[in-house]
Amino acid sequence: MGLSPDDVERLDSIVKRNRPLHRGDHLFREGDGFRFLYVVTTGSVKTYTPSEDGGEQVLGFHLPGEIIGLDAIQSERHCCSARVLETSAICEIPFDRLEELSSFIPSLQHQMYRLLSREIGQDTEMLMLLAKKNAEERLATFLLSISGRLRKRGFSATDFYLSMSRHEIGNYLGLAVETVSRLFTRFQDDGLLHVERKHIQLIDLVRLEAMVNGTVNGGPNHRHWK
Amino acid sequence: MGLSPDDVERLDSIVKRNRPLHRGDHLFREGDGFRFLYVVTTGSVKTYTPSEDGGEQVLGFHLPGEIIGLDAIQSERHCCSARVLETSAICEIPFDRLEELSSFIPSLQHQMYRLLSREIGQDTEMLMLLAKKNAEERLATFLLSISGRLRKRGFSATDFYLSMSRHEIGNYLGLAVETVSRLFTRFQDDGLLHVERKHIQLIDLVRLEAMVNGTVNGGPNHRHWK
DNA sequence: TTTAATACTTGATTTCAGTCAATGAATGGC
DNA sequence: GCCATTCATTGACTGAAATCAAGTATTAAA
Repeated sequence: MGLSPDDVERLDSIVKRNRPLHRGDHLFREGDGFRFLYVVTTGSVKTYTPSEDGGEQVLGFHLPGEIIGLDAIQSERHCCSARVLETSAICEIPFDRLEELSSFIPSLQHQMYRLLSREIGQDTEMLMLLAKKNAEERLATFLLSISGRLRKRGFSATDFYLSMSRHEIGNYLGLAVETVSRLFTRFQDDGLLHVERKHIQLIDLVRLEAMVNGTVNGGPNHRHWK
Repeated sequence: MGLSPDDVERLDSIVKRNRPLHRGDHLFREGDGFRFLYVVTTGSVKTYTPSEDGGEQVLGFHLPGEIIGLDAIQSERHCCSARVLETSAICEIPFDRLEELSSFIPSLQHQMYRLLSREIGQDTEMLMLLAKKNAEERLATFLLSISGRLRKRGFSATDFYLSMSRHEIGNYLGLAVETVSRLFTRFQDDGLLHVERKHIQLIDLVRLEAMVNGTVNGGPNHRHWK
C-alpha cells in the first residue's frame, strides 16, 4: 500500500486483536458511540439497521479482510448494528489514533481516503442492483460477489458455505425469503449451481456472469429505459 | 468547521470558481481522469452512470452547497457522469492540493473524513429506500429530501421548482415515469401538495413525513419482515 | 430421546407497479 | 410564426414478485 516497514509497524501497534466472538454477538449497536473501526480477520459479520418493530434492513455482509464502521465517522455514533454470523476473529482500530497517525504518514492518509471512497463506490453498486435488477439478477450478483471476495482471500470461489440465512439474504437484496428459496431451486434446476442448505457450489460461472449483466435474453437491457 | 481564518484562506486559495455552466453541460464523464472535486454554488447537477444502450441510472441530484466526485478518489477515474440540470455555478477543488493541505491542517483532514463518511450514510439511506419502501413512500421521501436541503440553504422548503424531469425522478427512485406522474396527481388530489409541471408547493408536510416512515395505515411497517 | 422452535421449501393467489398505447402540453429549432 | 420533438398525463392491461398458506427439514432445548 506504499507504506514503509516503519509505518507498517506503527500502524500495527495501534491495532488490537480481540478474542474470538461467537454467532449472535454484537460488535456494536446502532446509537453506540464510535471509537473503533473493525476489521474481520476470520468469520463473517452482518451490519443492519434495526427498526422499532423488530424488523431490520441488512446493509451488508462482511468477510475476512473487510472493514466495518466507516459510516460512523460523521456523527461519532454508529448508525447501524453489527452482529457476528459465525465464530469470528475481529481486530479493532481506535479511530482517533488512526486519524492522528494518518496526518504524519501521507500515504496512510491517501489510503484512508481511498478506503472511504471505495465504500461509496460499493454502495453505488448496491444502489444500482436495487433500482434496476430483477430478482434473478440480484441473487446472481450476490453469489458472484461472495465468490469473488472469497477468492481474493485465497478461499475457493466455487465451493463455500453461506453464513447467513435465506431470510437475511432476501432482506439484503430487497426480496422475500420465498423468492430467494425459489431462485436457489431454479438455479440448481438450470445447472448453474448446486445448493444444499448453506453449502453452495457454483457450476456455471459464465452463465451467472451473463445474468448479472442482464444479458440473458439476447442483448443487454431489453427495457429501453434501463 | 473548526478551521482558523488562516486555514480558511489557504483552503480558499486552491478553490477555483468557474464561469457558469448551462443545462446539458458535463462536469465530467464516466472514465475521465479524476483531478477535481466539485461544489455546486448555484443551480443543480445530476450524477448518473450511462449504460451502453443509452439508458442510465441516476445516482443523485446535487443542490447548492453539495459536493461531487468523492467516489472517484479510489480509482482516480470518475465512475459516473455529472451533467448540469440548469444554469449553474460550480467551484472546482484540485484534489491533490486538498489532500496535501489536509495533512497540514488536522481539522481539515477530520472534515474530509466526515464528509466521506456522510456520503456513505446518505447512500445507506437510499439503499433502504430502494429495498423497503413502496412507490408513494419513495416519492414522499424524495420531495422532503429536496425540501430539507433547500431549507438548509435558505430557500423555501415548501415552494420550489424541480430542475429534473419526471423521467429522471423515476429513474433515480427506481420507478417508471408513469408511476411518478400518477403519484404527483394522487398527492395533489389528497391535498398533500400542489403541482404544476415543475413547480411544487408542499401543503401537508406532516402527512408527507408520516408517509416517509411508512406510518400511513396504522402503525409502522405492517409488513412483518420489514 | 422427545418436543419445541426455527429455517427452508413449495404451491396458490393477490397486488403493486411496469408496460403498452394514446393524447395533450410545453419547449426548441428554423 | 410553424413544426418537430420531448415531456407529462391518463387509461387499460400484464406480470414479477409479495403475500398467504401448508408442509418438511433442521436445530435447539428439555
